[in-house]
Amino acid sequence: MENYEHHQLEKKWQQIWEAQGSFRVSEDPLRPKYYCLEMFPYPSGRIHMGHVRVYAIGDVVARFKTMRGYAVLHPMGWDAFGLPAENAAIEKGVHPDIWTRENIAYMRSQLKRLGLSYDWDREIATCEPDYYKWNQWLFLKFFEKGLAYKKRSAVNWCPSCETVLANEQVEEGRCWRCETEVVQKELEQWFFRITAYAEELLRDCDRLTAWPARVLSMQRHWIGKSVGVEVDFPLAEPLGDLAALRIFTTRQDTIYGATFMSVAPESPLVEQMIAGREQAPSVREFVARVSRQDKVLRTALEHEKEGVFTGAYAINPFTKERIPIWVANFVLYEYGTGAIMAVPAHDQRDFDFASKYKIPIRLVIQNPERTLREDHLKAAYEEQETAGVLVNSGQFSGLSVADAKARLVEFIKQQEFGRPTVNYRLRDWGVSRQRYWGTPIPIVYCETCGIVPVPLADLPVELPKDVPFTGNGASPLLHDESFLRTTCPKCHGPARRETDTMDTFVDSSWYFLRYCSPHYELLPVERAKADYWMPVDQYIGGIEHAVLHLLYARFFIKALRDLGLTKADEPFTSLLTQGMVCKETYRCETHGWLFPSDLVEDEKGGWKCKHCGQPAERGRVEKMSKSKKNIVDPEHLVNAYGADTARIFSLFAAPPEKDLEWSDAGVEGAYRFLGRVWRLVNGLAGIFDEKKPVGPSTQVTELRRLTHRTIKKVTEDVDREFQFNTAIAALMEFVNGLYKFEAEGKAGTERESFQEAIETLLILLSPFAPHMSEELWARTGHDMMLRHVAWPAYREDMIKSDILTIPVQVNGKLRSKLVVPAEWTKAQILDASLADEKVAEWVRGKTITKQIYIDKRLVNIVVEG
RNA sequence: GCGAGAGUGGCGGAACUGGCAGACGCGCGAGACUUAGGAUCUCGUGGGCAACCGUGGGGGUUCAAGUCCCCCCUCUCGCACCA
Repeated sequence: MENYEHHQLEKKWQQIWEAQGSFRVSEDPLRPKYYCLEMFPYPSGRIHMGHVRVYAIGDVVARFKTMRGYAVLHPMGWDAFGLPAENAAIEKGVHPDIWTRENIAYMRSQLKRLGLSYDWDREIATCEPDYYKWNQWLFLKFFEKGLAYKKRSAVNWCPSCETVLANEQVEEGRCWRCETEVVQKELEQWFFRITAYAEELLRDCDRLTAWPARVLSMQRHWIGKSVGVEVDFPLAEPLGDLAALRIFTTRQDTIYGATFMSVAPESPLVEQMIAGREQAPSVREFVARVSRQDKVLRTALEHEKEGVFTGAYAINPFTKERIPIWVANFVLYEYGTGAIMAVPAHDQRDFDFASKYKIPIRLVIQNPERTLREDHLKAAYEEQETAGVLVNSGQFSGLSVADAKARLVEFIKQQEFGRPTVNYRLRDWGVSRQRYWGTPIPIVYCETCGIVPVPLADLPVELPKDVPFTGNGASPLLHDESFLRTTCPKCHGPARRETDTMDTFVDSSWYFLRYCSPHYELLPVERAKADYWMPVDQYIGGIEHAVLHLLYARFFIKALRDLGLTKADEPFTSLLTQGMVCKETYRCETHGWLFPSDLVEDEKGGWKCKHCGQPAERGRVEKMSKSKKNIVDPEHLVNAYGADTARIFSLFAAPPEKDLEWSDAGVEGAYRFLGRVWRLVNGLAGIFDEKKPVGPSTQVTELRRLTHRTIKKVTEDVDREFQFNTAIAALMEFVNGLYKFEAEGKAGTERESFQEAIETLLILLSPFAPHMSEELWARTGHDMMLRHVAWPAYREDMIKSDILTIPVQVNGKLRSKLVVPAEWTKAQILDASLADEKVAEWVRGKTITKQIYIDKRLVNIVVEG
């Protein structure tokens, strides 16, 4: 028998698939559609194990759905703009365009070597003018509708990437990409008004029932809706046009307990309030000191609460008391109105602040036990759920917190003290990037006309290629006169182009729509095609995009729907967030992280550092990364074992949503399994020389039962929950069973059933290990490509067994197993149970109090004494 | 602190609505075939001599609990002064 030459065999089938255009797809009115999409990669240079995993998952789904009769859209493309290309240009002197294209070419060939079933005719790269042209088109439409606007504000600035970052792109105060600490900078920037969709984005989370709860919870939290009121506290002495201090609160029920006000240091109100007062110098000093502090540190919960009195007073509209206005470091300028009423008795932050500055604390909510004493409070009483009752609150005293909240909203409205308000944590999305390798923002600045959008007909605004990359900071676009200088589309006078480019998350916010009609020239998407394919039925990608890409894409689809480009209002019906690929790490005290090749075995079977001989400490199992030196290059894996093994390994080792720990032994196991399939089928190929199965025989045998049970198990595991690991386990059991039956000579005595079994095995295996399946399929005399073979249906009558094995328990403990004919009644089975020797032993001399019988599954005899 | 998720053999992991805990794979042990095998095949493999004990710990519900309820512990992830 020939050996399993994966190299040659995989190459052969990849060529055949390519030559035949096997994976091309078009709209088909006769079949249901299925859009299967994996997040497209950034063309960094080479694929890594994470790519292998996510694309193997997607490929199983796509191939499975195709064989189940769906028209499956399964495209691939490149998220091709971004900073690494620019850094490569600076470091290696290669133009980002060339660097990116070379990477794409190489990675495309790597993906093809994995045997992924993509319709490559639909390939897109976001750095192509015929893609980013539509980014610009969409930007202009957004601009027209007021969804894109420019404003000056404090923004997150990454000093290392030398660009602005959106709020979503800052993680623990650091840049999501390079982990450099982010600083605040005051800049004029373009924003997308994602907040216009805050309510819909939040509400529709409820409709995304096929998304992981974790992702939805993160999105809900990020949007952060809070319902409350804005209340105007009149100033005791009006200051120019400033007559009142407006605050936002969700705790209007505590308003009688407000004993001071706090304003954010950044607020322009501060200057207005202190002008000409003796407090002015100390307030200015405080504001300056706070604004110099690191924002992350300053906004950490543990950070000490500090503030300074402004000298101004406001009037509490309810109590008519004069209460002092402070500036406090913990008040956020960006949230609400940038000012709060402070209720020390019922807010811990205010409590800490009031205690520090000896501001009165007034109790206005009494706990159900009535044990709170205003002069002995050790902490704020913040409880809202229990039956607390209002006290010291005028006409509202005696009400529960919930009742008081509702009544106060009404009263505030009626008295025109303020208005009900909803606030969101979500901020508008800053999309300007001070970088070269991105989509130019299609705006010109004219001395006479101001901000002027580039006319749609003039798109694309092409990124100039011939620019120098000096690495001295600013974007090369700033110095490219031929790009910069233009004429105003309105007045034809001299004008200057916007030099900022768009956040690359704009590119990925709608690429799934472009795949529906990738070559369409009139609009970003061809409406009919988008209506056919959208929404994406199954989206697969990493959890790291839970609030980045996944939120932006949801916003985009809603905005595009409102532009009439699609009827979908959610982009992804079902979402699978696959886990990371991890591997153990090793460290040496002197040399830091160690590659496996830096390790030598010591006398005791442990590891030591090759360079210094010190013991190498086995670190934690961590996500594969270059810096931790625990990466495995998929190319080596594919060279040594083949794509089918790489796929089987990454699908079998863990369920898709969990982290997968790399294991050399696991790869060997996957390879061994494929070897078993190879030898089994090749050894039996002869049984196909004689006539094909004449059709489903009615005979039920152990062999046929195994075949049909396997169909059921694999189908359900793949279709229902994406449990590829257990699906593969079922295939392994199937193969083990076939070896056993073969050894019993059934290939001869039950030839037709064996043919059915082998054919079933190859069909079921084909989404997981397509190359080997296709090869063996051809070797067993089949002409049609597996892809066009219908996925088998199992037959219920084949699964049923005519004998049952019933476990028998005595007092809940397994004592015996009964093998009985399937048609036996409950009474017969119970009689047989009691007659069973082993059971009798446990029952003897005792009284039977109960006999539990679960149909066809279990007997439990309960005894006493 | 708030929110989400997880804890099962030596390891990765199975177990549908409560019903045989540990499928499948790795590892390990024994054997077969071999000049040889790190190839392949077969058998065994939670612990314990046993009664029994075993799904992070402690209670509970039930004929029956990995699964349901209460309390606690640990870990991972996300958000973190949002008024």
